[in-house]
Amino acid sequence: MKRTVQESGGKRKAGLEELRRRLDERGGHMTRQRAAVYDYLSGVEHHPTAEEVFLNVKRRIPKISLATVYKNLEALVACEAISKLTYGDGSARYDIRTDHHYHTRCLGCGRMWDLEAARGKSALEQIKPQPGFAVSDFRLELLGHCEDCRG
Amino acid sequence: MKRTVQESGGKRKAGLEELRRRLDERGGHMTRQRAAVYDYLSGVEHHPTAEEVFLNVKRRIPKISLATVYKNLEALVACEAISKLTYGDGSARYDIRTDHHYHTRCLGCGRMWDLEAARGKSALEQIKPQPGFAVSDFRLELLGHCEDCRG
DNA sequence: TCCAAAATAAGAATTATTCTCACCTTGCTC
DNA sequence: GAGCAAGGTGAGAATAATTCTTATTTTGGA
Repeated sequence: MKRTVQESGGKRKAGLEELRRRLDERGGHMTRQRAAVYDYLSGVEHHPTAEEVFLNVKRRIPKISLATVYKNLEALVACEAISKLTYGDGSARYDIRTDHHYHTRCLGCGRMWDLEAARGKSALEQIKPQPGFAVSDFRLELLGHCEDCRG
Repeated sequence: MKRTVQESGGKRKAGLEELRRRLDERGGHMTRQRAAVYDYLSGVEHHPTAEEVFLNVKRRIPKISLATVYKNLEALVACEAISKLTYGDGSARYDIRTDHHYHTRCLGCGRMWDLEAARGKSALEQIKPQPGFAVSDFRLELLGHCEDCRG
């Protein structure tokens, strides 16, 4: 499992200590399973589905159940340690980053990547909604085909 | 059931004749059920779920089955007579418009509205993905609170 | 009218996700 | 470090949205 650290700009991923603090705030506990889920997400560069997280964490904790993975992902989202990506077809994906950014999604293989928010923010701010509507957030996805799927 | 016609700009909804032509092209047939599904979508201003379409079409064709509604929605999407909106949480929604446009979604009441593509297109085209990724489409949602939900 | 391809109804099956509940851990407090 | 209450876990059942299956019916052209 490759462990690459993301670089440059924005609030990125927090360490386990920070995670524990956040869990504490909401009366949550740190468990082996929870740490493993968080750790797996910290170590991958794409945005896996719950199933993928389950299969990978299972290698470390063979008896972990899928429901536990789901509940931990939910808990991590609740304490803002990770974020849930619900656009896209099929299943939700989870992202270690909680800073504001957008995604590219390959229509061939379904994989998703990060798109730097900086690249889109000013462009998006030019877009005005109907009168009376107060925009608080943007969701943006670029769809297309990745290098591997273009052949 | 209110039947309002959308106005101004872009390729909007096609009539039943146009629909028949499009179905023909792909070897599809026009059926009473298919026409009813299309007709229902043409007559509403929001973007209903398959369930909503089913319940409403059922009033005209009591014996229609939910699977038929799903298959018809799929067929209509395939011949580009309608489009499927899969962002958002929960179930997919269907939209009579197939021209390229975006949506605003109220976080208070969940309703969705159209956002003119013209307002976003040039802004979005400034956004560049990672090298090697060929963008074929954008999906954009503005999240916030509508006039009614701001009180 | 005849026919092959396509569509339908009904319900079973699948997929992603959440719930249930008996038992086990965590993180205090003493 | 033992005791305890709140929270977490695992296994499987339950649910929700969607798709598949199959026998029967419709459609649109020859």
